[in-house]
Amino acid sequence: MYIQVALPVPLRQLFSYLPATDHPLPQPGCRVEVPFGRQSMVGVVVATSEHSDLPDSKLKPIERVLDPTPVLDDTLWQLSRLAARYYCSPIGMVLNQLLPVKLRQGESARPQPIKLWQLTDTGRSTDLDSLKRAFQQQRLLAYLQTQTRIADSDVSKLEFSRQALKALADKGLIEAGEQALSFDTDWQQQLTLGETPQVLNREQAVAVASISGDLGHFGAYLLEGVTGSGKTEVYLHLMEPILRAGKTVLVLVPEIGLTPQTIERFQRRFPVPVGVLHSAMNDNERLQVWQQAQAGALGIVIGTRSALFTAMPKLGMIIIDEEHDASFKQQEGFRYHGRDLAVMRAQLQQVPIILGSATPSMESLYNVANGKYKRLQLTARAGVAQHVKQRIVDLRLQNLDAGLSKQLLEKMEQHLSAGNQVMLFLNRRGFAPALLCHECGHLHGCSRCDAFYTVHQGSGMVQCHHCGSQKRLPRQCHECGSTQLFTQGVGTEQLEQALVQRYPQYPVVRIDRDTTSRKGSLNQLLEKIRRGEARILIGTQMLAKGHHFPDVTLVGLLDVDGALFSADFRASERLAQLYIQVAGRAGRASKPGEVILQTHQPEHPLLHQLTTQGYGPFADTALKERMDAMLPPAGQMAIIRAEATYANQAQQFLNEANHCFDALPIQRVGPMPAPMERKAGKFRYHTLLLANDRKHLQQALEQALPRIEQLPSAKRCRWHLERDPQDLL
DNA sequence: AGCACGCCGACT
DNA sequence: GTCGGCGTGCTC
Repeated sequence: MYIQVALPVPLRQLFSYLPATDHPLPQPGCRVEVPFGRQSMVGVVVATSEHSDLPDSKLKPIERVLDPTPVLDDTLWQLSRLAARYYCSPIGMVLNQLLPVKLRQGESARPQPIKLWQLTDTGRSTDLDSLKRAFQQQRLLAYLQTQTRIADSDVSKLEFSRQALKALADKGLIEAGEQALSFDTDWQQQLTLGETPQVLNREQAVAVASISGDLGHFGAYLLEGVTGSGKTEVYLHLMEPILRAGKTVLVLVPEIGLTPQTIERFQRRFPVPVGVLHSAMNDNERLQVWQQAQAGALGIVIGTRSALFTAMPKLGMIIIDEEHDASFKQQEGFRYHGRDLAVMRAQLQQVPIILGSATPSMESLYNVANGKYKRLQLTARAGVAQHVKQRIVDLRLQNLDAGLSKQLLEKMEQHLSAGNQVMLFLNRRGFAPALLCHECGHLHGCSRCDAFYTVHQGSGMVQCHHCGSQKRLPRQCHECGSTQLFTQGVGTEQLEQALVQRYPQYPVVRIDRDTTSRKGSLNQLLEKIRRGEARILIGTQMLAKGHHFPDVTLVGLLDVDGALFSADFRASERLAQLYIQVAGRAGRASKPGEVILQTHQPEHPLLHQLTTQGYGPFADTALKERMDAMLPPAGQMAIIRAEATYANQAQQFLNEANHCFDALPIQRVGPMPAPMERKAGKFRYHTLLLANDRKHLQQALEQALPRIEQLPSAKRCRWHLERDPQDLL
C-alpha cells in the first residue's frame, strides 16, 4: 500500500509514502509526520492506493501517524477539496490554512488537560502575614486561598509573577495539578434568553419571518440595511430558534468589527457558551476554541475570516456581517474569499446563510439579480435619526490650508463650537507624500520602487510605503545639492499639525498605521474619542470601519479624486461603500449630521448619483456597467502575477503562459506592467484572464495550469495565479 | 515554501 | 584568506 499525502508546499501535487511499520495504516483525513527533503513535515493523508508513480526505492516511510481518526470532519474535508479546485490551489496549502496552527505543527487534536496550580494543605493553613516581606507571593496566595486554584494560562493574564509562583511551589504551599477538559453541552437542552428581545419593526419582522419559515436547508439571504436599521436584532431573532433546537451558529465579522461590544450583544441575549476567534489570540487559545466547537460545547462561534474553518458538527446557520468588507479576502498564500467559501459551506451543511450589509458587494447584488440570493431590505433607520446633509466642495482654484477648503473650515468651526466632534478622512499617512527640490524640481524617489518617498516629520525620516525602506530626511537635493527642499502634498501627520496650530482649544486625535502600530494603542485612542477627550478626529480608512462615535456630526472626506480614476475597476465601489459608511455614522437623533466631500471633479456622475440618490441607484448603475463590460461579477476573472529581477523575464513568462490558453474560450488582457511596475527591486507584470462563464474559466485553468507550470520561463520568476482577485493594484 | 549548494564582493 | 549576498534546484 502507498499513502498519498498533502503537504504544505506550493506544489500542485501529492507525495507518496510507504506505511510506517509500527503504525496502523492512516485513514484519509488523518495527519502524519513525514520526512521531506532534509526536514520533517506534518501533512494530511488524502488517499491510500495500490500503486505509485515512483519506484519504491525513491519512497520513504511515514515517520508517525498523528491522528487515530480524521482531524477534519466530512464538511471541512469536502470544503477543502472544493476550495482547492476552485482556487487552483494545492490541497496541501488549503489544508494548511484550515487547521489551527497548533495542529499544523503536529500537536494532538485531542483536548489536553488544563495545567493548573492548586493549594496544598500547608498552603491552605498558612497565614498570609507570614509572607509580609514578599508582596507578590502574598498576593498570589491570597488569590488562591479564595479561589483554591489557578489555570497556568491565567497566571500572566491576572498579572501574577512566575517567580512568585515558583517561590510558593518551592515552599510547598502550592502544587502543580491538572484538570481534564470537560465539554459542557448542557446549553443544548434548554435555552433561556438573557434579555427580552426588542420588538421588531415591520421590515425586520418580514425579514425574520421569510427566513425563519425556511430553515433546515440551504438558502442565501442578502439582508440590506443602513447603519442603525437594526440588522443585529434581525440576526438575534433568527438565531433563537436555531439555538433552541440545540444547533449552533457561526458568525463572521470583518477584522475591525469584532469589538467587545459586538460580542457582548450576542452574549447578553443568549447565555450559551460563545467562542471568539480574533487576530489577537494566541495559538493555544485558538486551538481550544476549535476543540470546544468541534465537541459541540459552543452555541455561537464568532470570528473573523479564518473562523469560517471552525469545525461545527451541529451547525444551524451562518451569518456574515458587513459582507462587502475587503477583510474577508485573504490576500496571501491560499487567496480565498471568506464570503464565497462560507456560502459553499452553507451548501455543504444544508443551512441558511445570511449576508448583511448597508452597502452590498456587486457580487451579492448580482446573485440577487440572478435569483441565487433572496434580498431582504431594512430601509427605516431605527430611532429617529435625521437625514444627513451632504455637500460636494469644488477644490478647483481654491487656496487650501493643509488640504482643507474654506467651506470645510467654516463648517468645522460651526460644529466644533456647537460642542460636537468632527471627523476627517485622508487616505495618506505621513507628513507629505513627496519631497520636492525647489531649485531643480527633483522629487526624491525610492531606489527600489516606482514611488516617491513619504516624508515623516515626527521621526525625521523619509519612508517608502511600498517596500518599507527608510532613511534620514535629506537636507540637500540629491540631484543639485540645493538645500531648498519642500514637501509636496498633505498627509495625516501634516493635517494634524495644522489643526493643532489652528484650533489649540480643540484636542486632535490621529488614527493611522503610524499612531496605532503599538499593540492596544488603537483601542486607547478610540476610547479617548468616546470619552469626548478628542474633538477633531483625523484618520485613514482605519477610522472609517466599524467604529461608531455618536457625537460626530461632521464628516469630511478630504480627497476622493484618486478613487475616481483608478486602474482598479472596483475603486468606485469601494469609495461608495466608504462614503455611505461614514455618512451613516454622522449625527444622531438630536444632532443632525453633515458630510462634506472635497474633489476636483464636482461634476463627476458617480459623486453626483451617490450624494443625491444614495447607494442603491449607484450600485444599479455600477452593476450594469460591469455587465456591459463583462467584468466581475458578470464575467469571471483570474489574474496571473509575475515578478522578476529583469522585466523581460516576467514578460516572457506571461507571454508563454498566454499561449497555454490558445484555443480556450478565455480573453487575455496583458501582459501589462502592474500599476507600480517596480516594487522592492522587482519588476512586476500581470495578465488578466476573463471568461463569460464560471465553468469555462474552471476548465481552462485546469487545462492550462499544468502546462504553465512546466514552462522553463516559470522558473525564472516568482508568479502566482489568483481567482477572483479583489485588488488589481 | 524551505533548505542546501554554489559562485562572486567587502571584511579580519 | 573567510563571511555572506541571493540565483538555482529539489523535495515522495
